[in-house]
Amino acid sequence: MVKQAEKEHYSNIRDKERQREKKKKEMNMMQEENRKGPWTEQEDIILVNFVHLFGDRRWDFIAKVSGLNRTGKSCRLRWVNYLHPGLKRGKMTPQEERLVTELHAKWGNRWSKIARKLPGRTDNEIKNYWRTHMRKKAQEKKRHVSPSSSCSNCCSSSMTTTNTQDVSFESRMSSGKVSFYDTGGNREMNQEETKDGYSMDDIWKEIDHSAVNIIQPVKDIYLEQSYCLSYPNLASPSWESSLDSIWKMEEDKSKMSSFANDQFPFCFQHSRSPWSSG
DNA sequence: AAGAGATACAACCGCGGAGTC
DNA sequence: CGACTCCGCGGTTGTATCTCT
Repeated sequence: MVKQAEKEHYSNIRDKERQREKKKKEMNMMQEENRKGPWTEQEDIILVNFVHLFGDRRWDFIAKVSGLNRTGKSCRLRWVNYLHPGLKRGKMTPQEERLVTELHAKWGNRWSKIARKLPGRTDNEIKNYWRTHMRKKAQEKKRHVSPSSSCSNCCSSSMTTTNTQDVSFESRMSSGKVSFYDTGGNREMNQEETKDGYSMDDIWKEIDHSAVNIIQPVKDIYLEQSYCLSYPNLASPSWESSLDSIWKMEEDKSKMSSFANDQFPFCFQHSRSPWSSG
């Protein structure tokens, strides 16, 4: 009872906040429309330079002083998912795929957490990968589950509960209550997850199970040590060893002026820059 | 060669948590 | 302690590119 009231209280506060934010947004829109959509080469250069100057923390500040006319959020996203040095690009390696499968079974859709175990990969990348990966698997599964299929055999050992789950999954999917790739996962609370008698993860585990069985399971040591070697944490990157002391406005100002003097030296050498040839 | 469908990737949005005032 | 602000996360959407027919 008390909890209910508390809940309502907080949701009221939230609503008010949202309204305020909306208003603020509208005001901003009236003043100057924030840019949206794909980033240009020029914008990238500017952003990288400003991140180099001020670190990858105060995104609102960076967004303002850079004159990019983007939101802090947008700047952060661009940096984290695209401009951050050390980002790997290209196809996931089999090891990475296996790791993602393993970790997803363990943690569910905790993409940023999973990303931390995959150096050079971002949560967004993994999320996208999983999305397409799972879509494929779901389709394959559908094919196998066709009436004539004998799948019930092949998965019998771990399928004890999944028949009903599959049904409810379908219904939830169709009712729009859950996105098709929301597996729920174990996160860190398996027990809680099954409270309502349903775990999306179970279903996908079925799918993953076969794959994991074919390929050797990844050992935790492998996860915890070997995979966390040299790359910075991309999911929540902190610029070098966090430049906390730099956060003083005075210093910012002096940086700003020296930066302005240099007028974009274009010292930016990002090996993975999409616009650098090769 | 052209169109359709599938896939991959980039980016935005809304929400909740955490820090600060 | 409450209000405010910013950041990060997960979900979703839009679009460019690839593949198949």
